[in-house]
Order: sequence, then structure tokens, then C-alpha cells
Amino acid sequence: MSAPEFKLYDSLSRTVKPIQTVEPNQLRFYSCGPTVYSYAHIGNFRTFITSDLIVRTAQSIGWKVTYVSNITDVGHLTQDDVADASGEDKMARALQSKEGEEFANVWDLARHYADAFESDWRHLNLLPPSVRPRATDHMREQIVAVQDLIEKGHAYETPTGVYFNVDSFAEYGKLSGNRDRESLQVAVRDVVQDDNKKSPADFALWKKDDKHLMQWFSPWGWGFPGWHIECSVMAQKYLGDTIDLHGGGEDLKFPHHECEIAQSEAGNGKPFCNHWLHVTFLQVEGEKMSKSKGNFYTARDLFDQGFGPLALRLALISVPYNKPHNFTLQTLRDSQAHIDRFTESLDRIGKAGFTMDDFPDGQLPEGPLSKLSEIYSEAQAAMLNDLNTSVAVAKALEGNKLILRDHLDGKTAAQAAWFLKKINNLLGIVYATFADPSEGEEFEAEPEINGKLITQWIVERSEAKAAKDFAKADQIRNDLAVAGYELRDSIEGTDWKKIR
RNA sequence: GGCGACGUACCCAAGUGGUUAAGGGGAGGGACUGCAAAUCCUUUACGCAUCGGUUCGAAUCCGAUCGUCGCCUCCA
Repeated sequence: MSAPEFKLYDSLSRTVKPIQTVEPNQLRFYSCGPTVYSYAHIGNFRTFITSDLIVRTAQSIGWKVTYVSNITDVGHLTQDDVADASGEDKMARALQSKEGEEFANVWDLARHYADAFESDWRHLNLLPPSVRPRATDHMREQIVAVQDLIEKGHAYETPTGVYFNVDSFAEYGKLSGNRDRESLQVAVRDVVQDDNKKSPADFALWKKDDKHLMQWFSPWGWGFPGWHIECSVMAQKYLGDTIDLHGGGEDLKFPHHECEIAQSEAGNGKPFCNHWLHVTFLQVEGEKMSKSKGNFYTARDLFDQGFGPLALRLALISVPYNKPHNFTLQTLRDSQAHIDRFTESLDRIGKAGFTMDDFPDGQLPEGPLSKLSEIYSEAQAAMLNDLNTSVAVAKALEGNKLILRDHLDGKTAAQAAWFLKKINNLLGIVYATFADPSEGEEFEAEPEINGKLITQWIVERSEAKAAKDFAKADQIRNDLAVAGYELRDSIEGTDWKKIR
């Protein structure tokens, strides 16, 4: 039996091809993280969940994964045509905004949003990265890398900073297709207009600015690093000169990743990365989501509306990462219903007295649930084929349907648990693994409606039913529904559930 | 201007040359229920934007046309 292939679209070669790791069964993966100047929105998480699914899929075929996902906590320019680097940067702007007033300085602001980000990350069942480096913790390495590029003739100093000489790297533009140097000057982020630059397309490696809110001392005086150098440096530090896979949002393809390639390959003469992944931007309710329009949801916005993190996660992966995805609240409601059905299965397994570990991996289910093994394999195969999450999710639901159909006696309950655990390891949509219950979602106290606890109402309704007073029983049920709680009758009694 | 994606049922969506076009939502019918809800069973595309072409055979390949959208600027 040949080793399974993990096929993924590669933005550089523009083909779907198997990931070829430098070391067999060992994936070195760098995924660009957020700049922490605000709460992360659901579009950010489409990208991070995609990275998470890559790690899970690779692990499912036995690969070891070194997964680096950084946090950018240095502000970078918002207006790249500002001649001097004293123009606003993202984090400084955030500090001056209404939300920013509560922070003493940019460092506090960065810490707050980074903590919030990591909390959202756990709630969304995202695997912890092997390393989560921060740009500010790697200032020395960045400065050394810039010096190195100067020594090798790929960078030069001007009165405003240090720039990468694009003409010294013939391959510049190979990822994005932006080969035309002249047209770059109008459309390039992080390009500073400076008459001393050798080419308008040259981008900043270091910006001189002794007024900047975050500044460090360098051989070129006080200032701060260019945006792209941090990723080149941290990728090399934690993953080596040549990495197997590098990913991020589609906006990062150019200039960010293009510049990373130039810096890294010019610096050490080795291929920087063998496989590039870019996640297509999310649409919301049929429209482009953007911060400037203000029509975006943060993850916590939706949690506050009562949607579970797993429902959000499922909604975000219901369409493959490289296809346009119009996120709607309807999709989110559908997803919540699916999650609730997984929860239903877990409850039944629990009631049958089983845990997730009662069926030894390595054995295959038999009897009424014997198809679960095949269904899992199909889900895994879909993921190995360029992360076809639509099919993988369909398989997960198909398996869950079989489970809900079964009476779950001892043997099948254990098999059902096996399937749900395998699916959760692959897709992370069945149950929460990382969220600390004490954090965020507080345990809900039993609700009180019209002065009585809900269980008291349930008892009263049962008594009314026993006395054939159905008008009263229905009245109670209606009142609770208006208050937002749904009743579920079963042989064991009546349960209640919050309506979303 | 450069690069790219998509057009499949009421809605989301799979499908990458070959049996009856996955799956989900919604809607209809049924079981259960005092009636509901939840759950289960069941029905729901003779057709895949349009027009040509290649082929024994195409939603799937090629060409043209129409339409929608994204990135390149803040943003993953």
C-alpha cells in the first residue's frame, strides 16, 4: 500500500499537487497570523480554520507537523504613499479610536487583542500551534536579517529607511504575477515614496522614525521594521531555510508573500517555500466584508448572539477554502442545527454509559454501524483532496444520521463514539477540545421565568397533563417558548433547551 | 490595467468523461404525541447559464457569448 498523498492547490505553480515535504512524514508549515489591533473577525478565522484543517488532515495520515502561526504586534503603515514614516500606523490609529481609549499605550492594546485572539482561537477548536511567535520578540533577528541583505547587496539605506532592491532579485513577481515594475508603484502596500529609492517598487525593510509609538534602536537609528521581514525571519528560525507549506489570506499573496520570498531567497540562496496556500476572502450576506465598510462580524459578536463556536466553525468550512463563500446567518443557523445533532448523539452515548475512548482505535466497527469506518475514510479522502470540506462535512452528517438512527446499545454506542472522535480529530466540529469552560461561556444558571424556575414549570405542566388539563399544559409551554425556551418530551421526562 | 474565481433544484452545495446528478436546509406526506416540539421514515433536478464543437458517451474537455464576484487599497 502506497503512502497517502495530501493534494493541495499551490498558488505558485497554479496547480493542485501533492505536498512534497523535505523530510518524509514531517510537515513544516507557516501560517500568517493577524495584526492584533482589533478583535479578529470571521474572515480572519476562515483562514485560520483552513490552516487548522491542514494540520488535522496531515496528522490523520500520521504526519508530524511543526505548525507556526505568528502574531503581528507591530503597527505598520496604513498609508503607504506617506513620504515620511511618521504617518499613522494601524495600532496607533486603533489606540486613538473609541475602543482604544481604555488602553494606556499600544503595548497594552496589542496584549489585550492578542489575548482575545487566543481565546477565540481555543473556542473555535483550533489546535494550538507548535510555536506562536510575536514580531516584537524577534527584533534582533529582524535587524540582523536586514544587515545581512545590505551586505549581500540586496538592500540599501536612504535618509528614510532601508529598502529591498527589487531589481537585485530576478524572480520578484513569480508568485503574484506582478512582473511590471512600473505599475507596482501605484498599487503596492508598504511601499514608501522616496526619491532616493532606486526603484519605485522597492519595499521597506526598516523605517527610520524616532517618533513612532513602537521603536527600537538599530544600526540605522531609532525606528521599526518593515512588515514583511518578520515572517521571513520567524519562518527561518522555527522551520529552517526551506519550508514545506506557507499560507495566509489571498490578500497576502502580494505584496507580503512576494516580499518574503525575495528577502528569504536573496538572503540565503535557497528555495524559501515549496507550496503556497491562499484562502479566498469571505463574503457576508452577499457583500464584501471590510473594516472600512464596518459590515463585518467578529467571532465574539456571533457568540454573543447565542451561536456556538462550533456552529461558526462548521458554517465557515461548509464551502472549500478556495471557493467564494457567501456567509449568511441562515448558513449559521443550519450549522447550529447540525452541531446540535452531534450533541444529541454525544448525549445518547453518555446516557448509554460510554465515553469517547471505549472503542479501541485500530478495530473496525461491525454490525449496524459497520459503515462508519467507510464513511470516515471517505471524509478523510475528501480532505486529502485539496481540503474538500463540503464532502467531508456531508460524510460527517451522514455518519451522524446512522448513529441517531441506531438504538445505541452497548456495542454500537462505543462504535458511535469512535466515529465521532475520529471525525472531531479530522474536522473539529463535534465537540470542544480546547476551550476552558471557566473562560468566556459561563455556565448558565437554571432560568427563571415569570417568577418560577423552569423545572417548577415543567413539574406543573406534567401535573396538568396528568389531570388532562391540556389548556393549562399548553399555556405553560407557550409561555416558556415566548421566554425563549423549548420543551422536549420523551419517555424519560421533559427536557428544556434555549431557543436560538 | 494585472491576476483569479464562479454560474447545478425554492436556498446552500458536491460532482474533474461512463450505472438511477452526493449531502444539508426548506417544503409536502407518514410514524411518535392529548396536540406539538425533538427524533425517525419518506417525497422533492429527464436536467447542470446560453450556443456551438470534440467523443461511442460531457454538468464534467475545447471555443464563443451572457452574467455574478474576488484580490491587487484598509483587510485573512
